[in-house]
Parts: sequence; structure tokens; C-alpha cells
Amino acid sequence: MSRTDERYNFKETEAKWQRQWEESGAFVAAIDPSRPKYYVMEMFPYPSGRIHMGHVRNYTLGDVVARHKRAKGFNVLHPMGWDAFGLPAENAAIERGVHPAKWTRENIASMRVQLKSMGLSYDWGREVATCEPEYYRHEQKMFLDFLKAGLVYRKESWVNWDPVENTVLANEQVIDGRGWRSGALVEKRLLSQWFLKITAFADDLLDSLKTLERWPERVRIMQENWIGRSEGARLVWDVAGRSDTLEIFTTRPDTLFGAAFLAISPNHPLAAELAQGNAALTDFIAECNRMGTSEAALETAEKKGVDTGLKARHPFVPGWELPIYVANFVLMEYGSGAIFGCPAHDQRDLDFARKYGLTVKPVVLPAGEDPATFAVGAEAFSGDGTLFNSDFLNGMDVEAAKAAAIARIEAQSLGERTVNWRLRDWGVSRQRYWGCPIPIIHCDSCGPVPVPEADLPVRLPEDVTFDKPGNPLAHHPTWKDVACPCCGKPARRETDTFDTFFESSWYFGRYTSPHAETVAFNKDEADYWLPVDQYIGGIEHAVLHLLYSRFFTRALKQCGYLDVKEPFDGLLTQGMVCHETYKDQSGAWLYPDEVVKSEAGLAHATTGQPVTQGRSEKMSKSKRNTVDPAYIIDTYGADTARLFMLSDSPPERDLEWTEAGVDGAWRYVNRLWRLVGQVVDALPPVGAVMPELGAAAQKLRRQVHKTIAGLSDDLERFAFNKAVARLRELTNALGDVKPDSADLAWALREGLETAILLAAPMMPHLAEELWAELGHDVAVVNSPWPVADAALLVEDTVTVAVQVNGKLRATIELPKDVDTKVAEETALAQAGVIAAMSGKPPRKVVVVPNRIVNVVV
RNA sequence: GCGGACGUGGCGAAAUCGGUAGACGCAAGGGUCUUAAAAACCCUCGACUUCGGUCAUACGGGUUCGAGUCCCGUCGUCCGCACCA
Repeated sequence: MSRTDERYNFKETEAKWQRQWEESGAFVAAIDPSRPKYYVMEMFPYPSGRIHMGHVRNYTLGDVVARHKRAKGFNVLHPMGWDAFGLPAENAAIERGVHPAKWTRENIASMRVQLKSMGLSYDWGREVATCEPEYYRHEQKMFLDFLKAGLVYRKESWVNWDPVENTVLANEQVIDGRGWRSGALVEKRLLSQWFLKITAFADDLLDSLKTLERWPERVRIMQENWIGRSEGARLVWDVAGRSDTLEIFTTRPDTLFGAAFLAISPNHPLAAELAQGNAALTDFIAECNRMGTSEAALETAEKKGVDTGLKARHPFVPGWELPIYVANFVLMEYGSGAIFGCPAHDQRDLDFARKYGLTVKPVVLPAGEDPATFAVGAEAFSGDGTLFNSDFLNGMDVEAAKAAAIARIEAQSLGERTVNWRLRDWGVSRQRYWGCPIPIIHCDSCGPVPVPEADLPVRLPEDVTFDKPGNPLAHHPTWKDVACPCCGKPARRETDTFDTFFESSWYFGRYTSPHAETVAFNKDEADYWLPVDQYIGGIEHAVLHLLYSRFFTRALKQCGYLDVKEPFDGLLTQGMVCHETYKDQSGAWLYPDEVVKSEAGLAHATTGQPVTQGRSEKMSKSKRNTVDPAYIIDTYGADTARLFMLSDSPPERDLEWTEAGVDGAWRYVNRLWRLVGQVVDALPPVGAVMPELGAAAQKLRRQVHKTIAGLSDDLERFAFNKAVARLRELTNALGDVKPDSADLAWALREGLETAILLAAPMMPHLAEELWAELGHDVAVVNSPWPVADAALLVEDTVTVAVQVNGKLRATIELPKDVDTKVAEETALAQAGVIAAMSGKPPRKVVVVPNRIVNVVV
């Protein structure tokens, strides 16, 4: 039967093998001490309702890794779940009247079907959904254990408050000083919130980044910056006429003799106190709080301040008093919310000093400057130099002066050397319904009381309404009313829920024992599987999720839950899936399938109006440059979609989605399928003994085994695009073979079987189908990865390039490892070489064995 | 402003240790087959060329027998953080 006119029936084939895998339990994972384990996972999706191309890319990458490792003999754990709490579910409730629980569960059901259509090798028996009490009860227990361990505290803190929605907004939800949905000007409010003490692990979270060798450098640097360790000194200043003192943090104690003023944050307690009865100061603080924290606002904001009238006494110079300002550029959240200003050596302090006419006295002299004439103009000098105008520090360099100044501060008991962190504790309270209830009861007599463990889980009530702004839990008529577990008097439940990053901070552990009821993790299972060997996901989680997970793992270890310190041994951050953008005449975005391409250019598919093409950008609903994976899988099949995801770009780089590229992948799928069908009848049976091989068959074998070695290496390095290229090269070679002799037929079978096994992680359905067609009873998923015959990887002849003065003039075939003398003589005898030397004798000949001969004349 | 990554054909990209630049694919052009089309298959495909070659990896230098790869500088693009004291 000729297959020339036929097309591969992916629909039937893919469904068949998906069923077969599921029925045979091919991907069910269990502890097996006899095999090395390999835990690979992709970032679990938010159940928005439909998968998008970013998911397809992410899960394809993970599946190739999982299937490859499985074939290599590893005991593979490859799980999937749902990051199921979050705001979109509440929005759906408000906009469409669907309950968040129903909406979320239905979305999970339909997305599960979509994921299954991709043929992913998940152990679906381990699926978790974070919105179910079976999951979140354990994190309520964790929270209480963290509380006992001193890793949780409650604190008043300044938050972004949306006055229309009546809720706290995360920093990411504030755009240009306004709430992202309401558009209302965001206010700063002081609110009681629960905090996790991530700063308790700041040192270790920073230091251990060095051990994460299989993480991208970029992510490690981002976390390093986020944690933001800086060394300096804590210094207490006496305030004239007051009994209390003012504490500041500085990294430049060496510049203390150049101080011109002190400044405190508008949110500093002292500012609040002084504002009592001071209208100017009250107005200024209110203005600062209104200003918001957007980038644009900060960039254009002028350095401003109000003189409090108070004076601080200089620690080293008796009688020297400096003014204390309230200044808009001092952050309450960093250090102690107060600074000393040295205008000559800090740009912000300089801007401030110029505005208010304060002294600019340089104390660090740059090399080559004359102390008599050096002056600071518009730019502060922050580099190294020699101290001057600085009493006991004079003549020292900056490092030495810092040490000397700190020694003096410590001797005077005014402070000490200290390390300050940019990292702040993690505020986990959200005034939201669709999240995990915080297991706390507030009692007027006893204060905040933990819910007794026997009463866990604190279930999220489902009988809520969304007719009022704010948190439905707070409006619920009965849910929050309980008796105090301590004194029995009427008390109220905490109505805040956890930040949804809480759930994703430990799910990798839950996958190891998803059905444990009384504990979050079964010790033997967690010990066996953890840490995750390879984690794959988007770069957008470089800091928050990945840092929170690292923190959680440490906290869980401290509380006896887990025995690993780092959750993710290897990390691969995939690039985005991009597509061209289109706009119509009115500037409205158009979907790709609303646009037709013709010789005249782009036009609207129905109206015929001209369409303009914009740059390629990350696929997003707002720009309408999305392609629905369901449509692609339905039209071309999962294997084609998977192949395209792998073939065009390296995984960490952005991928441009093109219809032509998908067509190319589809052509390849058919090509391989057709090739097998055309030659299968001419091949010897499975397991046939190798006959005497002629030269052509030998050559083919060499290429086959080189492909095994090269492609395996590509997969180990996640160079999937190169693996695809290599597979195509092999297929091209196999397509040229005419199996008209016994030896060629045998070599062709070996080549095809190899190609199929190598293709299997990328195109698993096609591989199974062709493998069966070649006569195998054991499925590919139960077949081992091919092994390259080392003897076939070494050639007996090599192609050596011959250069004259570094320019290629000839290539010669030489026996491998031939004597350098022979190589040199052969090279010099080449016509092209002789011509290029134009009669001159060689001055020098460089011979790199098996690679190159360079003749220098 | 600080930190980082990157810059190779019309396009996505290869070149793993400093050793034949452009593998593999997309697009394009030509051809075979066909009544025609689709599909498939074959050929061409960095630029210039007097067909000998010459020039080409953002630009300018350097190291080297030899540089896409290493070093210095410039320009450009992208990303992260950003009043962090």
C-alpha cells in the first residue's frame, strides 16, 4: 500500500495511545529504592478555564524531560495540580453571578480535559487543587506551627488601600497610584496584618543561592538584589531638648563629618507626634501618603521636606547640632525610617540640601583633586578617595574610615556595625473571600487566639454574597461568630484569607503524598522524592514564588515537616510565546484569525478593511494576539503542537508562534509516518541478527549512533531545538536509503527504530504508533532509551581544513590521528594551498591533529 | 541611576574547548507529477564578482598561526530593580 496520498490520522492515533497509557497506568509513580528517582514538575496553572500557549510550551518542555528520564531508567515523578484560589474567581462571581467554587471546579474539569489531549505523562492520581479543604487544612496547621516557632507575628503596617473596593492591594495591583480595577486613588493605611518572618532566613536565603548551580544566573541575581544585604551601622542621635533619641541606619559612617541634616520618614512615629497641632506638617504628611508609589510618581517627585525645628547632636563633635526634617524620600519600611544626610556624597541628600540651602561640605577627596579647591557641583561624589575635613578620619580611605567611625560609635555606645536587608517580612493577610481562611479567633479579652488543631480545617463557607464591596466573609451573618477557645466568651473569626502565594509555596511537597489526611507530607515519601530535580516555569516568578518556596522549605524544616533545605535543585525558566499583533483602521486590536494575508497586504477577513501589523509581543488577551491551543491540537494534533514548541527556539528564549512553523512541524510528522509505511514491508523482522554490512550500511549505522549520542546530550542540556534538528537530519538520511539489500534493510530498521525512540519524548503518540507498526509488542513508554555504540562514534578518517594565513584554501581527508608530518605534507601539496602561497616558503606550519593545518607564509 | 543578558542571512537559529561561519527549519524562486490545484518529490538560496576570488557574525581597536567565541572601548535592543540611606 502506498502512503503517498494519505495523511496521518492523528485524531484516532492520539486518542488510542492516551487511552492505552492511562489503562496501563504507565505514569503512576511509586517509591522504588532500586532505581534512581527523578522529580520533574512544571509550575501549576491558575484554572482560568482554558489552557494557553504558554501552558503548552511549559508542559511540553516538562514532558520531554519526564519521558526522556523515564526511558533512561529513572523512577520519575511528574505531577500536575491547580493553583485554585485567587481574585479572578471572585470577579467572575461579581460579574456573572457564578459562585467562585463552582466556577473554579468547572474550569479545572475543562482544563484537565485539554491537558490530557496533549498526551502529557502525568501521574494524575496525585493531582491537587489548592482550594479544597483537603489541601488547605494543612497550611492552616503550618501557619499555627510557624506561629509557635516564632515565625509569624501580627503588626500594624502601611498598606495600599483601595477606598472603592475596600481592600488592600498588592504593590503589583497599584498602577500609577490607582487601583488596577477601580481606578481609585490608592491611599496608604495603617492596618493590622499577619506577617511571616522571611527575614529570619535572610542570610541563609542569600548565601544558599551559591549552591543553586542548576538555576539560571539571572534568577539568582534577581533574588540577591531582592534580598538586598547591605552592611553599615546603626547610630543613635541625641535630640536637643528631648529625652528620647533618633535611630538611623547608614552605609557611609565615614562621611559623618559631612553631615548637614537628619531626615525622618513621613510615616515615622516621631513625625506623627510632631504633626499634632502642626498644620503644615500634617498637610505635608497627608500629601506624601497621597502620592502613591508608582514609578512615574517617584521619578518626577521633587525632594521635599519640612523642618521639624528639632535639632540632633552630632555624635563626634560636641556642640554641633543638625536640623531634623520630615522628608518625602525617606522610606519607613527600610532601616529605621530615618537617615542622616551628607549632601557632598549622596545625590538625594545633595538635591535636598540645594533646595533648602544646607551646607555641602565634602569629606572624601577623589584621587588627584586638591583639597583646597575641590568642590561638589551638581553631582555628588560617591566613589572612593581620601578622607579630609574629618578630624580623626583624615587621611584614611573610605573602607578604613568606615571601620574607624564604627569603632568610635561602638566605643561611645551610640550604636554598632549592623547588616540591613531590603527584604521585608511577608504580609500574608488579604481582605478577600476566595482564599484560605487564616485560623485565628479574635477575642476582646484574650486577643488573637489560634484555632485549636482539633477544629481544623477552618472551612471557607460557601453561602456568601457578593452584593457589597469588600470581603464577603466580613459580611457573612454567622460564620465569624464563635466562642473564644480560651475563655469561651463570644469572639470573632479572622475574616482575612492568605495571600495565594501561600498555597504555591509548598505544593511541590504535597505531590509526594497527596492523599495523606492527618499530615501534609508522609515522611518516607517526602524523603524519597524531594527535592524537585527539575522545575520548569516562567521567569515572572523569579522572585516572589521561588523565594517564598525557598523560605517555606526552611520554615517547614525548622518545624519538622521536611528534611530538605532547598526545594528546587534545577530550574529552567522558559521564554514567552509571542505573536504578531494586528490593528484595524480605528486602532482596535484584531485576532489573527480575523486577518487575511494577500498580495495587496493585510485585510480584515470579513470587512476587507486594511489592517496594520504591529510588532510581535507576548500573547495576551488584551492585544488579541492569541492562538487557542485547543484549535491547534484539534487541527494538527498534539504531537505537531509539541514539536513546534520545541523546534524553533531554545527553551529559555521567546518563541515566535507562526502558522507556517506549525505547518512545517505537521509536514515532519507526516514525513516520518509515511517513511515507515513505505519501507516497513522491506525490513527484516524485529530482532533480526545483523548481517555483514557493506560500506553504505556502515556509514548509515555511524550516523544513527552519532545521532543517539548527540541527541541524548542535547536533551540533557535542554537544547531541544538542536535535538529536533538532529532528528530531522537523521530522518533525511533514512529517507534516502533504498532497502534493496539485506544489509541496508537491516541498517534501515535500526535507523528507524532509533529515530522513533529518540522522537518519543517529543512526539509520543506518533512514536508509539510507528513502533507498533514496526512489529513491537512492548510500548515505547516501557522501552529503554537507545544506547550509542562507542565504537561507531569514532571515525577512521577525518576531514581536515587547510588554511594559509588563517584563510581556508582546501579540505583534505586524512586517516584519524595521522602523523602530523604526513598531515603537513599532504596539506602543502594541495593545489589551492600552493596557489595561495604564491611561491613563498612556509615560515611556520601549525598542525592541530584531526582538525586543521594552518600554513603561515 | 544600579544590576544583568543579548546583537550571526529575508526570518527562527546552529557552530559544546579559540580551529571549515550559517547545521536544521521557515519564507522565497525554479522544476517534476497533475486537466488543474493541493499534497509529495528534486534544485537554488549571505553579499559582491572580471567566476580567479573578495568581503561578511552591530561598530572601532587589541591578543593569537587562527576570533562569532577571549580582552578594551562605542552604539543598539531587551529584561530586572529602583528615593534602599
